[in-house]
Amino acid sequence: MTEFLQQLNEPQRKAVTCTEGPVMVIAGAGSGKTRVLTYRVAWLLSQGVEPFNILALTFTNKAAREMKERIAQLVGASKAKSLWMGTFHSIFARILRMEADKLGFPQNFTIYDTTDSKRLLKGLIKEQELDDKTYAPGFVLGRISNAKNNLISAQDYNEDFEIQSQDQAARKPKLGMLYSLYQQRLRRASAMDFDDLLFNTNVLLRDFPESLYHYQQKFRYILVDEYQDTNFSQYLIVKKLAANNENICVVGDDAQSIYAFRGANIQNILNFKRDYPDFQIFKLEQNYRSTQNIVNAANSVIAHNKDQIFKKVWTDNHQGEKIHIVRAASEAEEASWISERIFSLRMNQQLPNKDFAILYRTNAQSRSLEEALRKRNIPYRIFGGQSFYDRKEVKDVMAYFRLVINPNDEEAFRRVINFPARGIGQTTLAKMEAAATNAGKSLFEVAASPLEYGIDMHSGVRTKIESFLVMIRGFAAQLYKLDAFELGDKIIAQSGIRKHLFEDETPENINRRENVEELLSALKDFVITPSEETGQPQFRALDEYMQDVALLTDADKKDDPADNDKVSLMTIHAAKGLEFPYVFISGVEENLFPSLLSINSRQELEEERRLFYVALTRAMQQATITYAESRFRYGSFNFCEPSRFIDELDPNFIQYLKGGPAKKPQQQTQSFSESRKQFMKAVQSPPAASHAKPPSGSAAAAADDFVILTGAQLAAGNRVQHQRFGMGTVDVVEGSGPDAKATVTFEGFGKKMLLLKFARLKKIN
DNA sequence: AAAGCGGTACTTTTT
DNA sequence: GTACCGCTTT
Repeated sequence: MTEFLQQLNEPQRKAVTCTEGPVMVIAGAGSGKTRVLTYRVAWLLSQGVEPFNILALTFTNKAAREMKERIAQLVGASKAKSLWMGTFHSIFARILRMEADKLGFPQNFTIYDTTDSKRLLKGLIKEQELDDKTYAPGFVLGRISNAKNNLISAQDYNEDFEIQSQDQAARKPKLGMLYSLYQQRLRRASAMDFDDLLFNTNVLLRDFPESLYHYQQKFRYILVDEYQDTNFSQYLIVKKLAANNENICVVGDDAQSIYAFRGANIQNILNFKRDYPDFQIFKLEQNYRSTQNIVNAANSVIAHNKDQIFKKVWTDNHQGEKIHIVRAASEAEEASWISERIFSLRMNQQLPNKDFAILYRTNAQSRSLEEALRKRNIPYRIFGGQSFYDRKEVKDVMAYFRLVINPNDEEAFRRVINFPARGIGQTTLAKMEAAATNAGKSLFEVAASPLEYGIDMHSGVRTKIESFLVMIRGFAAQLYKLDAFELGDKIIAQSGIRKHLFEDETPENINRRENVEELLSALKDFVITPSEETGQPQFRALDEYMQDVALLTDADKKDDPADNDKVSLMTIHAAKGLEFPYVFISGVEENLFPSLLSINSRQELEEERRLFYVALTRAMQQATITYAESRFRYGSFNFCEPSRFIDELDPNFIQYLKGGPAKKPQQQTQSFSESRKQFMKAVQSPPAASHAKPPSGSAAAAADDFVILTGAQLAAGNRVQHQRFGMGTVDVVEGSGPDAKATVTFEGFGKKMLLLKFARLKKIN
């Protein structure tokens, strides 16, 4: 039973068997972290700890599922199934459903996803007649999210002098009011957003000592994976739950912290040391995953970060090949080079497709890669991107489900009241919303008795609303009479969605139909899955299915094991925790990776660097870095330069495979970023001619003459010079500010449309 | 009230 | 390139 301990090295074994008291494991990339976590759980079980006394919190659903599977292999499926293992959000959503009445929520509360939250905020901003640029919904939501993650309630927010003066200074004094209104509306809709799941768990543990005591007793052993990615709210939940037994084990790697943008707080590692002064720390520094070249190259990059916990990741593995660096002229060339390379490696070495992964910074980059792979008939699978659950048709169907389960769910109501079109338009909806806000009731209640709430509308409209409500109530009455699949199918039929999707045969519509059918087959799957406890088939209702579907992402859909020999395409964020023999990191260009939005602060830049570190350390055999000198972005063509991260790699571990090192001296990268910064600061005024450092070489001297011009500085007929295209004449200047474009006819290159915020031109007088 | 049009703004990463 | 807004027309 415990012979698996033999497979561990010394620090790993200690991290597994030191079960009592606080433990921190600092686990370098590829150091067997997952193995330690799974073995630790298995070890606890072998020591007689009951599975339902173990709480293991992971960062993604996928990580939880995989860990559960591995534990099941060690200790058997029945034990593994009773473990409390999942993401913070899913575990505490489950607990909040059980305890909902304490917090004044119904047990069937809805979980709003980011789209719902933004829509709600957008409505509020409009209602309050605020400018939706000063108060961009995404920004406001970010602000609220940040507050919640730091356990600042709407009331706290409005009463905090410092926050208020900060908002005043930013000329956004209404943020606090929006926060309050947003919370009111969530409550009216019986809904929680993602951050509320954690916030309200904290409220539960703070205000209900008997609940706190209950869960402290229940969760005798607590494990937290990816500790560096937890935020303050999560930290505090863990701290409270562990307060009694202090059998807490956190595992993390500061070098792989890539979620600070979402409130993750490396500070939590320091908090841990403060909270549990007698903690034990184990450092896993031996990398079993990658070659020496990969480990060393990754170390050389991360060394540029100032914020670090000291550790020395090393490996016994063979040296391997150097990191390959490839320059391509365009993103299309980059993509075809990668797919050619995969094709030949696969052929020459008889490798399966699944040995390859292509990583990128942003989802938008997947398109050209997909095209290139398709062209060569290389099967691939995209992880992430637009989630299945984010598709419009899927959301529409799920909005019906949500409304049936929770009639107060306002975002769902809004979505489907007139979909498929049934003659209830904006005017009517606006009347109902005004009345609902006045009366403090949900839309559904107001719609049910319009006269009572003083809404005047035509009798025809009233009849339509009435029959919509009758339909929804009818579905609701069958929630526990029909199983999830039967009811789902009935809803799709009776709501008119199915008819709507069969109205025409456009490819999009066919695709939508397939997606809806896929949702139905997921429901079918759900109802035929036997009970975990008894193994017997059981009745499963739609609300049970919907419970945590809001917390699922595409990555959580189980894949078909018979059909998974595919090249993986995903963002680096999505690749965290995974490994592949051959990894291609594409689009390693300045302003893309690191992202343009991050280059102004050291903290953000360091996060990008950690991201690059994560990307490199996914590779077992070989990592290849590619960049393109030009790329389509925002629908227009622009030029790119290799990322600073390439320069930061120790030259001993890299090799230029195609194209050779960048021709331009590094100096120029800097002057470009400088001028860009200048540009961002003052869009209207041209950058000062003398801001750049004195050029060191003649190439740089020439390059410095090319500057970013504003639309106002150019007019039709002007002669300009471009570094690559040479001399040309401006045909027309369109747009203004950051969108200004110029069409220029170059001698020898023809007509080019240039986005002025990217193009560097020299104006010839 | 619905559908069709043109203009605009937005594009980082995820539970 | 695309999603979404607000306008216009039917």
